[in-house]
Amino acid sequence: MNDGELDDVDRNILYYLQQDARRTSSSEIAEKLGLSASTVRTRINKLEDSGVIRGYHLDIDYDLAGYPLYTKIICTAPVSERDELAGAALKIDGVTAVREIMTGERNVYVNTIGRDHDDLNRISEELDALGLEIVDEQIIRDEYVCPYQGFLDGDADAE
Amino acid sequence: MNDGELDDVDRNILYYLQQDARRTSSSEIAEKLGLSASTVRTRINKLEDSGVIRGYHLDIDYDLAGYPLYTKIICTAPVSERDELAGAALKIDGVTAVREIMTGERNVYVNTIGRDHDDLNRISEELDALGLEIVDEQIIRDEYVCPYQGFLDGDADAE
DNA sequence: CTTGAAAAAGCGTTAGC
DNA sequence: GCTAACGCTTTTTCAAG
Repeated sequence: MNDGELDDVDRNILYYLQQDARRTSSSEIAEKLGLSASTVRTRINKLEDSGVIRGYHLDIDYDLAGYPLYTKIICTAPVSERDELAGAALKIDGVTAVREIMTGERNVYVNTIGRDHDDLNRISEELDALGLEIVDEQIIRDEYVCPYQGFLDGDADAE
Repeated sequence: MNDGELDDVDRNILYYLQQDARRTSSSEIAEKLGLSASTVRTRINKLEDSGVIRGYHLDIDYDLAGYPLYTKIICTAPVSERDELAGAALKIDGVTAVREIMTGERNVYVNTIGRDHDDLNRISEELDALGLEIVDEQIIRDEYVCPYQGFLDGDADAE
């Protein structure tokens, strides 16, 4: 699909988009990198087409949004069914992310949001009904998602 | 800051922005909800100001981007230092997310990306140096981040 | 919350270095 | 691969109802 290698310009573009993917325009990035807007636009399109950029999403404060209960449910799935079960879990209302772990008993992590304990109980039941054995359930106190990745540091071509 | 309650219009806006936060314009959402573009823009501004929308971020395929090693490092921190240590961990190159758990021994989860094992080793060492005791380290096989949350289902005002 | 205008900024394409 | 310029489309901002 592409040569698979990102150069400094690509990394810088990812860096700036990571900061504010909605309001940062191509021309704005171009100005900061000392390139033309066309170039940046072409690069972004390539990053999207090649699949490096999978999408642009919201970072929501679920607490303020009315879903104050944020948990991580740790499950066990047979390796043979792990992929399938993980996919099914993602479709449950209130599930925000699913991660599959390579090895071990705790091999599926499910992140959830809820308005109250009824929501959480329902999610637990649905996971159980799917065949995911719940090993542990933890209430998340706080979550920091990094809008900045060091590897994508932005000063290669930058002034 | 606000009354804290989101109505159906707000939830619909969040839903549509969640799909494609960069390319979905206010007018596009307005059309789908049968409202004017101005109204939608005002709502979005309010959601940003009130903090419900914390930001707009990229969903990057780190594998394609050249960082094929994706891990979850589970740590223990004394409750009194947990906040501080979690904040410090977020600044390490390669750390993409940090989650604080309310209770238990495994109370800080650190997600990381890396090009090779040297990156991972360095991150582990830096976490250790901070004072975070590493309890477990797991290689993530696959991650699904949900671009759609059931609670934010979009058909209240929609046609 | 809506409308409607002007102003501004975006994008894709083209041609050329 | 980058730049620059064209034209087109879209968004934004502002006023007013």
